[in-house]
Amino acid sequence: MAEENKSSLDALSALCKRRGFIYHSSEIYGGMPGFWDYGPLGCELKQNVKQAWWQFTVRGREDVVGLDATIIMHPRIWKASGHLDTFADPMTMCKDCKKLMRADQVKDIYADQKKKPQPKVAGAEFFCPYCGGELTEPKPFNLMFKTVVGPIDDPSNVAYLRPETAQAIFAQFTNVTATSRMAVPYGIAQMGKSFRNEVTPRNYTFRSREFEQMELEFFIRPDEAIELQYGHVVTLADKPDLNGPVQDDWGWEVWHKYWVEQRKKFLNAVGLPTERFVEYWQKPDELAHYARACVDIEYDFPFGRQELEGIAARSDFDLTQHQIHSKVPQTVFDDPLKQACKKLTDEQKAAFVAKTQKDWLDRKQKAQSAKAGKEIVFSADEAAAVAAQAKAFCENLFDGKYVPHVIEPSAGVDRLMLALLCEAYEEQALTDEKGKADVRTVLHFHPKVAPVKVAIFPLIKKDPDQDRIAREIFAKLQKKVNCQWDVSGAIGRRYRRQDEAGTPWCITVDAQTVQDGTFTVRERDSMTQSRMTYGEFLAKMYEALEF
RNA sequence: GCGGGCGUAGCUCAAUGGCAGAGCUCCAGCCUUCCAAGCUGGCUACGAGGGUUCGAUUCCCUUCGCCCGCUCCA
Repeated sequence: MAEENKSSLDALSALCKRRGFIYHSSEIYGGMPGFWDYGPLGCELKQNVKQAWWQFTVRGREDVVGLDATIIMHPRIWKASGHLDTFADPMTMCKDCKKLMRADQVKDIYADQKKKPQPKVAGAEFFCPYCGGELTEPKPFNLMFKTVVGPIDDPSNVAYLRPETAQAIFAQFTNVTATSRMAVPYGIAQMGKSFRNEVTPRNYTFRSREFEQMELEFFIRPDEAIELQYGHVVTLADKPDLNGPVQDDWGWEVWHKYWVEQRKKFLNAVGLPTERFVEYWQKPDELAHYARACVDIEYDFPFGRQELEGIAARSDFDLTQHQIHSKVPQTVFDDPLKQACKKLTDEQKAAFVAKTQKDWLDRKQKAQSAKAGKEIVFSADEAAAVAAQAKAFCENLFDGKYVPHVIEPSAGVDRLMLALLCEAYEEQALTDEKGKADVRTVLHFHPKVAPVKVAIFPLIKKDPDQDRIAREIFAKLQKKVNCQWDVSGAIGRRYRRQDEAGTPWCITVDAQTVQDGTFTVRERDSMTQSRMTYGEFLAKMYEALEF
């Protein structure tokens, strides 16, 4: 099974090269590991995937706007986001077993081991947790690509290529809020390149060093604000209708689940059926410290089940970090909230503060306990600090001010493309009327993402009428969708060529077309043919392309 | 970075210390051509460098690259 899967990825990557979907970057110079180029068909596929995402996430909604930020940004952004610290892991390697690991995790790995190896060098404190061997000096390995901005190559001019697009959205949050006529809850979406200096790029295009992301930061009110305004917060226990319009009294849990469902709808719409991916809810001890929940949508790639996209509930962590580091308030003003709070008595407010203080303390202790794997109780000082934070937060809320929380659906364009290619790829065993066996290689792309929508052929290229009429159809369709023209070889060969490109329809102009204008439309998946007029074909095509 | 495997045409594979071949693909043309299978012609390769040798794709050395493995989460 693993062998079969491996060979199917080999066959797929061979097809991708042969037909011009994916090439190795800089191939004539030997290639660059972890970098891939998209050829003529690949770049069309990519455009279509991105366009579908943008339509579904931004243009098709009234509560999401777009952003297109630079790849190089102020380096302090990465300090605030934590990437400068957490992405700069000191790495060490065992001189004996050659295992590579993070130096700061050596003790944890050792603690997790059932068989605890003894250090091979007597008395050594820093040794390989797997075999006891000697470890190399830890060397910092920063996953961010460094560059220099300006004419002087000096440490003060160091900048980084962004490791994710999300931070630009946070960094421009106040500008977008001020200029877009949007109010929380609303989202900012961005597509673009990101860069990570991966230790080991592998699995074809799956883990690349330069890749493209499609990210949405959907900003929501904190649950406490909803509680104050509506007297309740809708949670999943209330079984809200996630397919209908969004509701003002949804809490973060509902928004998070809502976006999980939206992402699944999108994947369905571009050709990944629900049964082909799995939804993995991260367990409390797997969550990043700031995350309240995170769902991975995973796909069974030939090399194993791997993450396609993630939908994280990140609380107010990111905006708060930028507020601290930039000293620019990231709060929004929510007038309905302020008006609602005006009606509260001092006793009601005090009770709300007390309740919030208790909730925060419970939640933080629970989160840390889950991480540590044992019951953690805060000291009196720690508890007092949490209480003070909660009180300040509540007082801001009473003034209608808060830092929005965020739900982050984050997808990889290249990963989705790879999944769509794997999903679409099929080698069909056929038998013709004469009983001869034949293999047809076909990419069953959804028409929305298919790089070429229609191919047009004159049945007999020497026939001037057929050639002329076919060219007229080609010219007309070219103004609407991506088309191909092919007169080379026998008609069956032309069909098979289009099958490998994943073209959903082929139009063949024959002698009858010259008489009555109808032509043969051949369907990629069923290989069936039917005669229709140009108008009938257009209607059929548009129906399949519509979202 | 370390270990293992592999480098001959776009792909799959030959052969050889003395002119590097085939099949498929691709391109041009022929054939009144609706599912790759006819005919003619064409393009394209010994990863790179050095050594031994009259002569190296072949033998030796070095180097480069690719694939797989080392808890990187788009």
